[in-house]
Amino acid sequence: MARTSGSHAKTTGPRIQDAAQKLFAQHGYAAVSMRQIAGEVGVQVGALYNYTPDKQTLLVGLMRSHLQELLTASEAEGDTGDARARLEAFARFHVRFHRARPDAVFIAYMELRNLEPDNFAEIEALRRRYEARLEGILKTGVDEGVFAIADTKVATMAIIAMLTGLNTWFREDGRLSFDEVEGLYWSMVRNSVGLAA
Amino acid sequence: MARTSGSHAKTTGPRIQDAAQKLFAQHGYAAVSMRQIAGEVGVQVGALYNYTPDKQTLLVGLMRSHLQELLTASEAEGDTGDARARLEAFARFHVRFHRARPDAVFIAYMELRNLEPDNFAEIEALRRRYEARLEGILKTGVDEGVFAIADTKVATMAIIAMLTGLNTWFREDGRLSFDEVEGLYWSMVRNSVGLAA
DNA sequence: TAGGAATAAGAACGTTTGTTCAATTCTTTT
DNA sequence: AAAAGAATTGAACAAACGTTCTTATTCCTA
Repeated sequence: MARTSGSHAKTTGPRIQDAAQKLFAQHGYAAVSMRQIAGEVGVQVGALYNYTPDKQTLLVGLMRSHLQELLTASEAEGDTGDARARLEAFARFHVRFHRARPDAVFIAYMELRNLEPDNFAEIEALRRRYEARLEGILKTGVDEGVFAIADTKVATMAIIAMLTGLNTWFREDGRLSFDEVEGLYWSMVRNSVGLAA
Repeated sequence: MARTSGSHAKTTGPRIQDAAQKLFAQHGYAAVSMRQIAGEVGVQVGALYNYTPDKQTLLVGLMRSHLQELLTASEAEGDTGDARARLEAFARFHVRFHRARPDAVFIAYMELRNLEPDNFAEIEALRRRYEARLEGILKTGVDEGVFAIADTKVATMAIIAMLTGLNTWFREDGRLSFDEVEGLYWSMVRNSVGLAA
């Protein structure tokens, strides 16, 4: 007996992506089988190949759409205000955006080594475009004379690592609310570039 | 023909660990096969099982010895000086220690999800002991009234993420020497806790 | 220098892997 | 109501997986 529960073309595609994202984040790309993904969706393994040519494409698709979304959302924030205001906006945006997508963030940072060279280059380019946005803000602040930063490239990497690291420990039911933590992280970023409270 | 090149019990064990460390860091635990490890060592796959009961034990062993080494080395640094001096010592020690072992660091952070529950608990406990050392320093600084930190737990996680992130981008043949970068990172840590230059 | 222990080889095991494909069923259009 | 197209099943494929085991070789001790 084939097709026990009907056809769901409109929903199966996204459900496969959701399942893959969840499982890749939980166990890692290499440790997840196509059959596990199919099982999570409630479908047989063969059906997956109506939606992706192979497993690697599934991974790249997740990473690309995450980073493009990040970039688009970041650019939509606009570049208004002075350097301090823009840095605060960037920091708060970054932690909020990442908090809302822990699985996608995790995959985008952890599965780079499982990408084939061409795919790796594409994803890395997107990431660098995002990092360049922060560096632009830092340069502005240095030019304005309000940031005390010896090297904007190093500061960019340090700040992004600090902010992204939040995802590794924050829990919604923890001691602090997210708004509190967001404020604390902004304080540390502010301090780190030499701004006064 | 068995044993083409003699027996090397004294060296094979460590060579297996080295190969596993290198390959796990490069491709991920799940993506590396026992045959790949054997190939790297120059031995057949069956020989591996004279040195480890299974693949998981190989992983746990690498993580445990890395974290124990980290903890031992950190404790050996001693707790002399005021809070500022201790923080500087911690920051500089952290980046130097991590720089020297990029593969071990990578594995210890990325392969946690591939650990079976008991192993995970053991490794996590070691990591927390290390984090507690930094938090102790931050608490001291707050008590002494020299650090401007609203929450020492959050600051601990933020600082460690920032420092460890250095490993993701630093290259020995890059624009800056390691000593320069170490100094820059210390500056940012110093700033982030509200210390003046 | 003999003999037991240690070490490695190489084949074999039962599973599981990613992917393909014909057959079947459902949905949509006419 | 029938035909066309889309979606899914379920079986099949070769290759690769972790692990075990027997056999062969070398090392170390007495």
